Amino acid sequence: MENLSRRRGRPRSFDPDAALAAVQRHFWAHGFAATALDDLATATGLNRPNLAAAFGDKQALYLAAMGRYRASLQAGIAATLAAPGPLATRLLGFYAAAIALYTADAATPGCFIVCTAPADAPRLPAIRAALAEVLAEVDAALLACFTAAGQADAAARAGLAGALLHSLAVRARAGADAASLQALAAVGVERLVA
Amino acid sequence: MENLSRRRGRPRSFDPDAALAAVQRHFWAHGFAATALDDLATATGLNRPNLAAAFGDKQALYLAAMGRYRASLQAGIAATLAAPGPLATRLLGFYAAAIALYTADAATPGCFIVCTAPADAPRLPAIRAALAEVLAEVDAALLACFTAAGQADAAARAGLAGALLHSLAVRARAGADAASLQALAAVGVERLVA
DNA sequence: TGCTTTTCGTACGATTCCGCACGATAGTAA
DNA sequence: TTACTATCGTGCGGAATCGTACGAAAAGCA
Repeated sequence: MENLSRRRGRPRSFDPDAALAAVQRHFWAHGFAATALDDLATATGLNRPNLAAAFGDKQALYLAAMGRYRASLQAGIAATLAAPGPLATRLLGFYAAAIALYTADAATPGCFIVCTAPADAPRLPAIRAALAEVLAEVDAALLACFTAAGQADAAARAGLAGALLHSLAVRARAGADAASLQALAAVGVERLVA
Repeated sequence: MENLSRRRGRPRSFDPDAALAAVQRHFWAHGFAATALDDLATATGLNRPNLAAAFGDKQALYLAAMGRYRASLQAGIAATLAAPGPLATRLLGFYAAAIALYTADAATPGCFIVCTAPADAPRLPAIRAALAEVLAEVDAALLACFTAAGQADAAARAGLAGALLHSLAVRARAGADAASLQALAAVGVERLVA
């Protein structure tokens, strides 16, 4: 907790968050099991023992990248779902932001969590638990959104709104373009708020 | 094409479809990248060179298992969506069958394709193309279902119905029980046919 | 009874991956 | 200046993975 006072010993020669961003990008593109620690070392610019000393083993590295993605997800939720305006507008803004994220970089299509965590979820309980937490988190945010808007069957609508997000993630991963995803989101919102 | 006349040479000592079923189960549980050919060899009971001679390399093995899953998927579609009865009943039967498949074995939760193919889709174009084909196939079956039922906005409803299926697959992978998935499917169908 | 064809199973070499040990380096504290 | 601490980077040994070559086995064909 003494980040201000310079710590003893040799200081870090790299930015931990920048390194974690490179780790996240590589996991996002290649998944968990297909990435070797050597890949992460070259992606971050530092070497393997250093990477292990800073973050831990591969699973800890993945969970840290997942936490980073999760923070940006919460920021996106706060900027769209929690913004003022009518419910349909907020939902459309939320899905538009997600689609932009899913199609921005051709190397990392779709959602980092929805598209990479399920593959290793049965084998690694920590990843499965983190996946379940994120899904519940998004559901809770959507539930709060529908509840605050005074919608009937808020829980059911929130579940379907989350389902639409999951599908956008998978479809983007399969190569769907932003326009078709946007069209799907539009009709989905139209039916969700009816 | 001469399956009836016994082929020359030494006959196979294993059932190819049974071996492929074991391969499918292992890929389903562990994903593509996390499975080694040794794992598939022990799972099928035969050894690596034999496995490679029969099916090819790991990617060919995965695509073959995906084709097998796809065939059962089409059979499930034919048995539920194409069955007689009102639209809501058929949709509920379709989702009930999917949920049963997703939660039957604790070792293989969720959908084999939706939960394992996206992780390696950006890296392996063949897997990505196969994933896109399956998604389009399900969308087409749902579209035909809504169109034949005379529903307005059939394309939009079909897209949302596919989205619900994708979400059920991911949620099951995260550990959701059959009852909660069934509840989500029920409210989803209610809103899809409205 | 040989000859051909296809499959089976063991074995080997090459590559990749991972954990860890070791000394070197760059700071702080006395 | 000297001691201490934490990071950096190279390097090594073991394990795992993959492809393939080679002989043995089991069938059909002449």
